[in-house]
Amino acid sequence: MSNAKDQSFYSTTPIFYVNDAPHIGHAYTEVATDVLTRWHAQRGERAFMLTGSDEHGEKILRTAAANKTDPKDWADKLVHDAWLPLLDTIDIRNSDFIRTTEPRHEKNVQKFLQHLYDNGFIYQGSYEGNYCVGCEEYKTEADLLEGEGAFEGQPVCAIHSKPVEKLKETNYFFKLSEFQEPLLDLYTRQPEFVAPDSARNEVVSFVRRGLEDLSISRSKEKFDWGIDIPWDNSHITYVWFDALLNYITAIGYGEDEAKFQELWPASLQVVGKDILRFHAVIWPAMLMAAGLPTPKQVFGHGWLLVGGEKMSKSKLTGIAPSQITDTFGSDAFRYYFMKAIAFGQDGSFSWEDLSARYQAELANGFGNLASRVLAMVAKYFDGEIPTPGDYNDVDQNIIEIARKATEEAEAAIDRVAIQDAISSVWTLVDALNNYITVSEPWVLAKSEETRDRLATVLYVCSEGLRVLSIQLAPVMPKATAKLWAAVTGSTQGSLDDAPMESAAVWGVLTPGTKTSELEPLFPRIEAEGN
RNA sequence: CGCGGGGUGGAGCAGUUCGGUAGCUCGCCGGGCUCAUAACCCGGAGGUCGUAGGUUCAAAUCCUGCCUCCGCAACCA
Repeated sequence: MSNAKDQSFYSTTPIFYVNDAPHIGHAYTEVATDVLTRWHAQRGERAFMLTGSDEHGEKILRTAAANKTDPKDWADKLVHDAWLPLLDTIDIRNSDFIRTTEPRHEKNVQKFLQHLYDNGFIYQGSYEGNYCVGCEEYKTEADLLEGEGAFEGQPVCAIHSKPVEKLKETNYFFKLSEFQEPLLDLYTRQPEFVAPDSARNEVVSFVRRGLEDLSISRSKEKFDWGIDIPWDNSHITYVWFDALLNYITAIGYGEDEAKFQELWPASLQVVGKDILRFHAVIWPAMLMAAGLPTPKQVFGHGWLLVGGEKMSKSKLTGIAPSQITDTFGSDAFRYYFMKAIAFGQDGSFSWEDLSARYQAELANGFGNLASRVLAMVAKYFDGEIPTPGDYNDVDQNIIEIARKATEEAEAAIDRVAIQDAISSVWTLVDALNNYITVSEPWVLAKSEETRDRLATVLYVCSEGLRVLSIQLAPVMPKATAKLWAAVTGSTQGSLDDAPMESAAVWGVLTPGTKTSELEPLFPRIEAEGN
């Protein structure tokens, strides 16, 4: 994947529903997408990452009302006070942030709807359902319980325990049912469209059971916080239909054809497994109906478990990302969740594990390695990168490990196996620590006769640090930037511009380069961790 | 018979697709080293892979039953 300069890599995250407060689950999705996107950027591809906020819908209208404000003000407040700061907290380098209340979105959602309507994919129909007045929404059969006492024999709402009403409402429907075969065909022809395999299996079996048409409008009689149906302003667009379109309105659908053509179809759309069906079934069907290409891959990741259970607000197990970054920093946050959890599977979070990994892997492993190497270069060579002599087998072994680490990490990224990529890189961290012990530079430093050997050993170590900076830059941008600056003496340009392929090239550092001092990258954290 | 994912040394996980020495990180025990953030390196103890049966020369890995935990149906990536 080295000749990728002219490729573009467009990635998306789900957009935040502004009703919620950020927790580490949201941050997890963002970090994973950001790491993958930065990695592709490091390869030299044109990488574009989109995130944003979902601001329409009845729930937001109600929350705003409960807070005695209007929905737009409420959304503004949450976006600025909660969601944008979250991106900063975890060091996300998104290319754009779309809000579904922006004109560029609303206008082009209408354009999309009109297009589908004109082509016969949307029709007017009536929806009949069980409406719960208490919840102000329709309930499916599964939401209902058998009534008891006075309501014996009647279906009642599981939440309010009161009978539901049969209501009929005129709505617009999207002909989702027509896309069962095309979707199954897509899953077959493009097996990687839904990943990982567990997610794919679930989606395929869901679609095989058959699809029903989807109601995509709501009458304004119920609530009116949404995008008007262009041909009938007594209805607004169903919030999911509106929200999914952010992935194309943000990159110019309907108004900037050149940009749209360059970025669409998306390379990778990362979602939590709970909203996989929207992204792997409804979304591609919408695109097919509009005659647009479908994304290359939709990846459904797992849940973060706390105490063995899914994090939840009601159980108060939601953790704010800043609780972690305040103590450990954004790099450690990013590293921890990417390394400790297999991307695509559920994973446990615990303060003990976070703390242990921080100490062992970041402070003692990587951070201390950087520290000991730079200290020796400073102590034995006045801070100048020494000139290496001939490489022996032990040196060659390190060079080979560095090359292989890059190769394997690159392959892992192509499989969207972030944890494997980091593990591959870590083979070099471990190998270098071992190399130092075996080579005993402090012994070599005691005699002039072994000075050449000392120079070679420290050159190999320094090159190792240079390689690690590049390999780990997508995961830990802050620490690697510091390390890069220290070890290259800022003579090699910015780390952002160092191509990933240069991590597989040996001997880039110029002997005589003046290194600079490096503060501990991951200082030990005393006692308490929470 | 609602759907799906799990049960592997003290903890967290990999391995199960294409059956054949049970691997990793942390922790624990012992040793080495001193350049470094009391960090680094080496060695060791500890599991027979939820359970009952089946297939096989051989099963954590395939098949069947059972037990059990978790998620979706109710805010939430």
